[in-house]
Amino acid sequence: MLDIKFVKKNKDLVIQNNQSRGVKVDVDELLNLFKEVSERIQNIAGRRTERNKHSKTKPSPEIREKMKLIGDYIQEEEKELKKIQNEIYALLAQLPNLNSTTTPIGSSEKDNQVEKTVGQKPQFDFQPLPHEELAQKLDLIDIDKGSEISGARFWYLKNQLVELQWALLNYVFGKLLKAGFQPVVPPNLVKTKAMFGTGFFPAEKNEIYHVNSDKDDLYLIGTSEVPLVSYHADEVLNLKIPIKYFALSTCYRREAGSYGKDNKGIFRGHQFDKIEMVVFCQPQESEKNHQEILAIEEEIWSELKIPYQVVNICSGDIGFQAAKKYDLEAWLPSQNKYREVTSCSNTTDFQSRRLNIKYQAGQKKELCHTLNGTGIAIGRALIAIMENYQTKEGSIKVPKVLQSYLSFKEIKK
RNA sequence: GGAGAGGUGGCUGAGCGGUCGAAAGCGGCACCCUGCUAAGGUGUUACUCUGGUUAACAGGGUCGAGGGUUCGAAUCCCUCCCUCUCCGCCA
Repeated sequence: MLDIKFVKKNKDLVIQNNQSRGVKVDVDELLNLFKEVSERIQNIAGRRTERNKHSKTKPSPEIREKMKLIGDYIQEEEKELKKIQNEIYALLAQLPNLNSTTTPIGSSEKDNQVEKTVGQKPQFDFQPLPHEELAQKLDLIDIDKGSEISGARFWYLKNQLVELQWALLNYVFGKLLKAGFQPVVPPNLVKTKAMFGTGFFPAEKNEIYHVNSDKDDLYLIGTSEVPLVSYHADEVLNLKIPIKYFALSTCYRREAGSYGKDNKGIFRGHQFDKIEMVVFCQPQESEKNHQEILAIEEEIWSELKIPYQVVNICSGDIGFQAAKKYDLEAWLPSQNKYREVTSCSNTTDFQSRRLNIKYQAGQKKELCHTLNGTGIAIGRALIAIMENYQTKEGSIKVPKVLQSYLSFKEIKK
């Protein structure tokens, strides 16, 4: 959420920002409504001042009569005021966060900026297989059964691939603990407030599963960022030291509008497991914390020895709530491409304004900044490992950094 | 699912028709003092909206949310949400 006062003072910037993100909101309409509201508020406040004067004492019957009329008038006016304020809120809620000064401006994925490329691509003296074929041969994934039981984009992971999942989780868990993140197990179903507060509503409502909607009004999280950030809603935090959490959760996504995209294997599914990091900090520290989160992600992929590139996501591709976002894209030999495996965002005060998360700044209370980043997204990490560590014989080697968590060093028939 | 109790500032908690944006304590902030530490003293400290120069200041609103009664509501009534306790059920 943007501050309406900011919008008022920086109209052109906001309009420009909307354009850069492909968002259409009538900012003029918004500001016109805001002006009208200001006038109405002043009018009502004047009447109330009058009434309050008399309410401090025990008024005479004549004055009571007069005050009653004022009361009725105020009531009518406030109904109208409320209506307009709701319209303002609805418009304001559609405004995306402002681009950071270092966010590339662009309309789509193709304008994302590769900041650096790390690691050596594996050289194969054979045709590398896509992960779904490797998995098929080694009995690691059952996609047919997934779609039979749950539908398209669901699957079963099996055998050593599951063991590899636990190894990855343990590895990342240890690393994040060491980095000062507190482990959390959050709820995976949340109310509207959490979805709206973290910026997934209204923009991405179509992406979210609404469960048992006639009875419970709960939503399945698409990332544990939602319950983790919402955790401190309506609180005043002590942020002398940033507050850092991480959580493993299953993530649920409808993937509406991605029909036909990434249909093979487990690259894109309705359900996957992910460790997510979340940081609450003072505004002046958010850039630094963003870099730190990115550094952790890089460290993980460096240690896995999988080639990756760091991408600074452009305005048209950044999503609704982020001011700045980096993705890590890992090399997938079968696709001959780098593909997204992590994502970390600085959402500045966009979420904290909606969720009313403040910190004690001297005598004052100010909105904090929130950040989030992928610790490890299991599905895609497994894909990257399978493809980069495959052998001519069709087996998969285990990355060294994971070997101590496992009883085997290679997945083979 | 049945029966109760309750939701007040950053926290604990008093208030139960006007003198209440709200006692007290804790915490926060500033300053002082003590050789260090532990402690102590003084002051200050809710949020939000509108106007105003992101000021001073003026005014409005806010005691879970929404509605109602009243000249006037934290306080009375209704609806909803949430929390807690007991019973039942399940793990």
